[in-house]
Amino acid sequence: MKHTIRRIVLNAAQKAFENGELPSGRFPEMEIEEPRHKSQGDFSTNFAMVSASIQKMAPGKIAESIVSSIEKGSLIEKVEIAGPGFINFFLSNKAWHPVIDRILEQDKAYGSSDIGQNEKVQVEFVSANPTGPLHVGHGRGAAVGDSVGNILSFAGFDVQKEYYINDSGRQIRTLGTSVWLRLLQMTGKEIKFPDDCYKGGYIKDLACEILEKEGKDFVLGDEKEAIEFCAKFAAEKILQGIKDDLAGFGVKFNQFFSEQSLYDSGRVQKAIEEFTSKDLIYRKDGALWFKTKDFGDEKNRVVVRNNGRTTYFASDIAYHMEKYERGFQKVIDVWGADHHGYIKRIDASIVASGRKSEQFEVILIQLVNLLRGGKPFQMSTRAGEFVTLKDIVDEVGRDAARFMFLSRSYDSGLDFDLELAKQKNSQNPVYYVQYVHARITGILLKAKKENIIRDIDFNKGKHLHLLDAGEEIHLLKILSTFGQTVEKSAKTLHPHVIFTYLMSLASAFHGYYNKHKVITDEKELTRARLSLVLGVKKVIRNGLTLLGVTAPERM
RNA sequence: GCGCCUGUAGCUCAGUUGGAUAGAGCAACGGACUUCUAAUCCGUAGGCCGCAGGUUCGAAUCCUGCCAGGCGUACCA
Repeated sequence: MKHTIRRIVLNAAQKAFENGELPSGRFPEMEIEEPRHKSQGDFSTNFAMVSASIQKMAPGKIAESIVSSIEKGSLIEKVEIAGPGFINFFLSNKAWHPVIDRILEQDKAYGSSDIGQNEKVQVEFVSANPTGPLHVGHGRGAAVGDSVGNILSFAGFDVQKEYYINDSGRQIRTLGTSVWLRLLQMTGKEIKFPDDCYKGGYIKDLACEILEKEGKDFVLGDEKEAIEFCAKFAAEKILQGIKDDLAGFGVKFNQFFSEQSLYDSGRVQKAIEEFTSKDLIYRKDGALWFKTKDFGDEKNRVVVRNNGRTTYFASDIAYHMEKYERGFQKVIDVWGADHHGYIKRIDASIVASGRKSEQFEVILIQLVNLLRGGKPFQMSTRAGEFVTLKDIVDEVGRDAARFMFLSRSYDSGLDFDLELAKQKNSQNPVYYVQYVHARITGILLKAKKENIIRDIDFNKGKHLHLLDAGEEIHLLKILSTFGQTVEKSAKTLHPHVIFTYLMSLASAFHGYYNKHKVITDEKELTRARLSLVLGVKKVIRNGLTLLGVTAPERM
């Protein structure tokens, strides 16, 4: 619709130039926007204002000549000049009707686009260390990453979702030690459990499992080997648990990528050699340093410590190089906000390896504050016990949890109230939107039962011109903007834009529902309204799908 | 000290690559179920858009400087 308006304005400007009303044939970029107030029309352009300096005319005068040159088609009811030179377009009702046919025809594809041009994009998210179960923060990251992936793919990108497993290094060794020590305690040894070991109850469970499987003699074996065994066993077990929790949360990855594999294949070593030969890595105080400062970082960073061990930064460099080698034009990492200091150095390594900074983007997720009934929900990190993602999904349900995580911009901290997320009323936005889908399903079932329509998925909306109530036109307008909403969400990488859209569509529908009956004695009007609500149903479903939330037939 | 994020109604937050008169939910108050699901709707009230400058036809939005809060500033992960 916006494109149509733009074309009309440009045609009018060209015509005005040709008959001498405008001195210049140069037309600058204009905005076509949807004004807040109805009195300002359906669309508005600032063309006259941005042309003032080129035409050397007052905006009002330019607007006048444009308006007089506009070819009035059947879509436009009237055109007005207002304020400092806005040209306002008022569309006739029938301009909005075709959107219904488009929705019914495109169905699950309605709202999709090809702005991504099939560009290969990777979204890496969660990537929690396999040293413990996923917690609330991971949940927000999972919801955002998964949803961003869905949205990008709907917008025409070729998306791959990946989870990076930190299965090498100190944390895994610590994990092994933690399990080993618990195991020793279970066999009666008096041991002071160190502070820097993992204390969660799941460690004891794992120790128990090993004891059961391997028998008591296990503790008599070589300690180093035993700890390694514990580490491997625990990491695999925990990772499987993480995968299960993610599946329960409706998140599916295309690939799990192992950090250890970067060492095994020599990719890390290769990266270090490459940058050393480019003089970007140097030795100082017995350690190897990467010159990230040359690329905008505050200081240079260590890749190999003076004890010979690599830092996580080393494998992260190799990992990101490897990503681009796999053909991704763009790489998006979803991180917790506490890692933001890490962005510059990764970006530096990417630029150093010859990629553009624009090919790398980090989505920083701000903290989640867990509440219960408005009160902060204390979790004792001291004891290593915390509220897991699974706890939350079990308590409030997957849909409510995902919707809550995506309800706000990830740039802001999020208050997640468990009681509120459980409530089945207007306080809880997920039901507000899902209820629309269920209500419409009810209407369609009734229509089918009463033989008004034979098949719920009838193809063509008929008699659409009968849709002329204010609430109906309002709904049609919202339906017609779904595509641009998805585009905006894809461009800004912000899923909550979809959330906000769904809330306003749901609100418009509930208002309509309460004022008008869909199934009436007038057969043709009923058919028209049925196709309208079927359109709403499909758009609600498409939007919810992007957020990973189900669209129930009944509630 | 430096870096990132945030500051909009009593609370939680939206606010379209700068647009005209600032938006929603909750909470408060008053209404609407013999109906296709009241998990809903309608109405009322509520604002120095943190503060101060700047950029221009025009600023909640962009720039600068302050103020407040969160997070980060390791040869940790």
